[in-house]
Amino acid sequence: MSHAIRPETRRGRPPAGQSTLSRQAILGAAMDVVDGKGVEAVSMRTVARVLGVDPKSLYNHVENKDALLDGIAGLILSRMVVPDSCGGLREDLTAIARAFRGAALAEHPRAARLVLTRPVESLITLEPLEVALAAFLRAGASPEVAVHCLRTMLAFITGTLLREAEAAFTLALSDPDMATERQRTLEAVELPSVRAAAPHLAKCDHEQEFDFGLGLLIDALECRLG
Amino acid sequence: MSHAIRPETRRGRPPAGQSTLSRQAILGAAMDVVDGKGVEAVSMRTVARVLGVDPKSLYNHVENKDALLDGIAGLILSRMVVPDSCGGLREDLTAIARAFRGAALAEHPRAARLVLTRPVESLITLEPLEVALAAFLRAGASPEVAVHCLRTMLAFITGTLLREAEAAFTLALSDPDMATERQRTLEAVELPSVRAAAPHLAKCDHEQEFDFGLGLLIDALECRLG
DNA sequence: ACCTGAACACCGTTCAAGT
DNA sequence: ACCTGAACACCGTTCAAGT
Repeated sequence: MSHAIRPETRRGRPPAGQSTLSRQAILGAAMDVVDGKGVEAVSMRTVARVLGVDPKSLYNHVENKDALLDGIAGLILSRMVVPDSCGGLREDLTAIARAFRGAALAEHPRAARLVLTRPVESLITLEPLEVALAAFLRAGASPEVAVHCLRTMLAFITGTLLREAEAAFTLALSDPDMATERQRTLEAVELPSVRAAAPHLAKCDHEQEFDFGLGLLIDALECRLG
Repeated sequence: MSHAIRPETRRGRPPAGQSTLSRQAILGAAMDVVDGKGVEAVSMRTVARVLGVDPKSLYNHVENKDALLDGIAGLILSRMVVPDSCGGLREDLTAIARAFRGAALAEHPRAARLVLTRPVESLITLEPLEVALAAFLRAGASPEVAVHCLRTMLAFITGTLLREAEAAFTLALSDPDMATERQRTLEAVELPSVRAAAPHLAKCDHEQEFDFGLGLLIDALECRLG
């Protein structure tokens, strides 16, 4: 994951076979920046600095900054390991959902926003979709309904992971002290249901929420399809 | 929605009562920029230009750019009209979901990304949450389960609207010509389920997807609670 | 084919000096 | 209390000139 720093700047075409610069190297360096300092720290200049290269050189391999960001998102998704189908709708969907969560969040937590928030180069990610669609079809869905089911699942997962990445609306706070303070605030409010739910609103076990929602959704799908 | 342009720059404290600058005016101007040119066009400088003011003056009323962006998101959410509860779980949840969709997407489409993607100043948005929580409690949920249900709903809505705002992964393309081209591509792929579903994957009726997912989710909730 | 110097038109933000 | 000039440390990107 570390990338060599060039000892000195040099002008003109690099000696044959020595060009360290490539789209792949650039994406790797960009991933390093994301993992180390977050997405906001990614700039053509910081990425070039990691590689020991002039920022403008990047434009020989990457269209622009937006394409670079898309490239990172694509790279992460392409590393998603799709588990083999094992027959049951519930098992298959759970496995895919967890695989997606692993790729988008566990491996590169600081890149989650990027993966979830950018329309990614599509063909990279077809295999996971295939497995999910196959599961729906096998459960008796028409192709049209299977796509609806897929999109519902995907929306839920996206929203949940975005919350987990602290990039979406929540009342919950991850810091325990602030969470209890938040609870006090919510208990002092005039809205009765909010007040009753205050302890649960103030904190959030992401793992548990993920499982709850997923279970609920799969129940509904099984019910509608079978 | 239009904001006066100051005829000339002027230094020092403004004549009493004439200060046009205020947090509210700044947020209004920022909303104009978002609506007119998109979120990416928002900068301290562009917002100041709309107001005919020096960019640095904004810092007297707004902590920094991030706070400004959060302010916009909060403003939009605060304008969400919460429908009165009318008893049924299905009706109430549908109404709230549609209200959220209206506020986050219909009113200011170019700001959707902002609303969906930023942890918003919380107390603004408590009323809608109250209505939803009340519905879950009335349907027999414990406070803990009610919060789980709420979060599942919210995640689904967030993910769906993000897709609709073209800020999340889809295979579908809104341009009809590109959509049919995409369909051809998907039909040429080696994955059988993807191929079977190609026509439906290539396009997306957002309204319909929203209703499908919402219906599915509410089915599951009714089933689990009742 | 690939790199860089010079250059352009932008950013957010601080702080001291003005009224 | 509120505004701005001067200033700083950043951005993304183009293009022509180099090898």
